[in-house]
Amino acid sequence: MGSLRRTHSCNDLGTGNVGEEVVLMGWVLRRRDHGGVIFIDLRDRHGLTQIVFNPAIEEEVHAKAHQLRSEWVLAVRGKVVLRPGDMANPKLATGAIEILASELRILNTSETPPFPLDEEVEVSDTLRLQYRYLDLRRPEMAANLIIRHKAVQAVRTYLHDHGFLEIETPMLTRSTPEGARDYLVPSRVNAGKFYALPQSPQLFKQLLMIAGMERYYQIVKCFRDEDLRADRQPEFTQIDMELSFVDEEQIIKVTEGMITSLFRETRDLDVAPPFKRITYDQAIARFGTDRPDMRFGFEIVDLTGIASGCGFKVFRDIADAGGIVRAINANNCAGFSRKDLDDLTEFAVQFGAKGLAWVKMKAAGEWQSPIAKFFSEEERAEITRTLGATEGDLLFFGADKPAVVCQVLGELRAELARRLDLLKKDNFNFVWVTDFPLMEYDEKEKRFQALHHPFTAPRDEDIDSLEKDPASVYSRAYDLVLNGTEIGGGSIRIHRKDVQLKVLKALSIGEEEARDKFGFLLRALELGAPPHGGIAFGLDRLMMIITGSSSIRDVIAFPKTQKATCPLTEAPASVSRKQLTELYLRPDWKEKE
RNA sequence: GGGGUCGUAGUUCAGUUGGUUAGAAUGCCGGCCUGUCACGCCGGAUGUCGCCGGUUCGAGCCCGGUCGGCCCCGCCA
Repeated sequence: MGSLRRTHSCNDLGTGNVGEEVVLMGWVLRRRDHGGVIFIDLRDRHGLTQIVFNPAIEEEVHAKAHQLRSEWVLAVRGKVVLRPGDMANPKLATGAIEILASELRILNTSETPPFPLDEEVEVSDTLRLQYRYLDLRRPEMAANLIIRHKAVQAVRTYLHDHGFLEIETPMLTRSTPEGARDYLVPSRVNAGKFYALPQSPQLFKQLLMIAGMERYYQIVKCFRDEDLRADRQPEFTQIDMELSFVDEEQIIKVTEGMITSLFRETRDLDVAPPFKRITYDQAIARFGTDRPDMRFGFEIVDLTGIASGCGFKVFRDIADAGGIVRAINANNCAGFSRKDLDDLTEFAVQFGAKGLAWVKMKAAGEWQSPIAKFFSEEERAEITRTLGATEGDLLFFGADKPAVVCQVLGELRAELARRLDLLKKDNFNFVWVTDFPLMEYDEKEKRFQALHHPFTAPRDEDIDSLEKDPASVYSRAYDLVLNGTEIGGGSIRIHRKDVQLKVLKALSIGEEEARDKFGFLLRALELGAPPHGGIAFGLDRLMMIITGSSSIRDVIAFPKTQKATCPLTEAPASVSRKQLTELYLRPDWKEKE
């Protein structure tokens, strides 16, 4: 840089700076060489400033500017001048002025970038990730990282102001049963033993409460070795919190405040707490999912009572055999084509539906439908009335086991909303989902599984039911859902050893296994554990929604591909035999030639 | 583990029924150009059609396999 030192960013000069001599540093975004005068759009993290090289002012500097190319790194000294005549560019924050260059220092040259940084061309994900450092130079990507920083700052400030301590917990910890697949780290000093990377700091934050820290938080990486999705990465970040001597209401209140502060600092929006609430049972009944998107209607309506005894054998048999029949009314969708309906049927089938019955509402309550003929006039009228259907509506039916019907209709209403463009990105619709069941029966494993995790407290009045009727026990858990995405979840925890053992027993984890896997927690519960509870938010998903991104990758600096690889570093990679030997690992697969 | 979709110039894409020398835009290189802002004009260079195999007189195109990207199901307490 020689003696040059940056005086301003490329976004902060305006008419008020005219006449000042400044030094800017940044990258060449575009070059417009007129043979005589040369214009350079200089870009840094903050914005763009136009630099002018005029041969009549500094001939030598102008000659040097002639060789500039995309993404060369420059230091430019010059005078801020008003753009002449009507040459101001209203599209630029700095468009009223330009820098008349008197000195140009080329800090580095660059090869032609593998993809353009100055256009809105969709570049393939592999290439973007392989050259992520170039991808992140693009203003939209930089903006995402900047807004993520603001979010994290807002959270830290808010939690500090509310008495929380930021405390780190180990990354090398032990594998615990249940939950997602662990990432394992072999121990060199302990032959044949493994650490696991944390799926969350759950047990440590509870131990910090037992340690008397009272209010803890951490913005922390978590690891789950499961398949990836547009909103799922194997390593992701949680805003993790835990509080002592509180109930659900206090946790909800403090986190609503945190989310409010976060939206104010990032988007300057008031999300207006308190947020809506819905019970788990209501969410499933009305929306078919425990993370309802309530930005639109199409609510699910139960028809099992009508179906039982109706003329349509398929519905009747399912209703009489303990299944359910439910439907949604897609208002004003009777114009859907045969192909639309075929596509939606195919969509429903992938969630386990055996088909998708539909009815197009014609004038005077008349049905146009392949199944119309199976119903009596009275039955049709009753269904029409129950669904509030009028001319131009389109009805969809689900008839199957409850879980299948709920999922199919839940996904279907979301798909309808996508097709009808009802999902406005700037409409932030929060809802707390409460009163979850503590556990549900796993048909494959033939045992109960915790819906949240095994440390979630059951409701006091349900503790006695743990042994005889585990399925009827409700928990003290709560999830925060934003636009159909679960962005946070937590619970009041168990702080009594006898209750913890009962819950573990109901989950078919006997005392011996419990002692082996969570002995340290059980012991801690014997030594003055205070009542406590907490919550964790998925920062990446939250940022995805706040920035309107379609993938979690767009709010993570160095994300992984769907096969969990990193095209930039080419991780994961092979290691030497020596490294494996040191770790007491002996691969039994054949090395590829 | 399963379903879908994509892979052609540096980039984004087109490529007909299998038929001569694989195109467009943009970028890149050179020239001209003193007020552009996606500058303009003239000229030029640029291909492992992801990879392997098959069918065929002939394959970017058809078939089989494989690798990779993305989306989804399962999975994600």
